[in-house]
Amino acid sequence: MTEQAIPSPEAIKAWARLMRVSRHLVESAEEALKKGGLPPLAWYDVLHELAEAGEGGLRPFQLIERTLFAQYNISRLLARLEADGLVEKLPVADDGRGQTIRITAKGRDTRRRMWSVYGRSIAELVGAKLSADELGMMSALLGRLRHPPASD
Amino acid sequence: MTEQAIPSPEAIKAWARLMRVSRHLVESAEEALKKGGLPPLAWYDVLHELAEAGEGGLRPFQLIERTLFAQYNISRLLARLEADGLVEKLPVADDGRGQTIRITAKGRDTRRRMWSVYGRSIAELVGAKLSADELGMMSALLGRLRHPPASD
DNA sequence: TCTATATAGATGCAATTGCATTAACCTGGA
DNA sequence: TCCAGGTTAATGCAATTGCATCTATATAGA
Repeated sequence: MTEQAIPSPEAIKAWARLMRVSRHLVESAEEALKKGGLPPLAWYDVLHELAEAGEGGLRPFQLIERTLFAQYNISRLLARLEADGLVEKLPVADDGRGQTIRITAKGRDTRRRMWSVYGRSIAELVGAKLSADELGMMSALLGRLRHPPASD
Repeated sequence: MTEQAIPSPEAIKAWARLMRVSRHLVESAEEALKKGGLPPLAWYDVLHELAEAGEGGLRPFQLIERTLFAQYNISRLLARLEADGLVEKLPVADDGRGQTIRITAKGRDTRRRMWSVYGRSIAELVGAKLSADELGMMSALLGRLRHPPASD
């Protein structure tokens, strides 16, 4: 468990599983959304953050911090969301460079409809496979892999 | 733990962690490779499978099964690998449509150099964070999330 | 005040991905 | 033998991503 240049067989196996399973789960969820005629997961992530932020909205750089998307990615994603009327861009009083992104009613509705599909995927793909205790164990173990062993 | 349309809080948390952590880990590993002037992870996956397959090589559709890449993705990835001289495409005796992909000496060398960086990432990002027992537990839990609760 | 540097966000361009379709070949049954 | 349907792999085109850069504004210090 000390710093090694060569990973242990256990580490390799855990890594490989993590890679495969996470890719598979993402694909499954993405597929379910597509089949429901809904936007991709990335949109959900952003709409979710904005919905939680409420009327105050969020600055793009805050979304970057929260979602792990690259700056240019957020910039373009927001442009698409705005084009679809799911978010609106407001000028910021004390910073002429910036903007505040706020979710619209349509955006909230879209998020809700996405959740009805996405949530079901989570329930089926994960909730139905492990007990609450096992899920807790899993979360705890994954939590130890975060870079800044941060919050949440 | 039964089939639910609405996921439990435990399921949601485990899912969220899995998404965030796996994305973070992939990015870290990808970044390490890039910093080492090496090709992306996807190339490693394919080179690894081909190296394991040995002289007999693999058909593209076998790579698809093993790696979870989409068909068109493999097709183009192999074209790039071939252009770089890392693999070679051989006609198949009893199937005129197909080809066998075989890793070249240069391909093996590239794979080795990638592993020296990738393996270190795995050791640091995962191996150094959890004990062997914890890694085993993690693998076991992840294993239960695979769609066909298949092998390895 | 003026300048240098930092930060927020957008964008041109190349590479990659996704989707749908296509071309080539195989297989089984009439 | 011939044809219908399936399988293997490639590809045209649109959308997205990645990279580097750019514009605009803010901030700190001379």
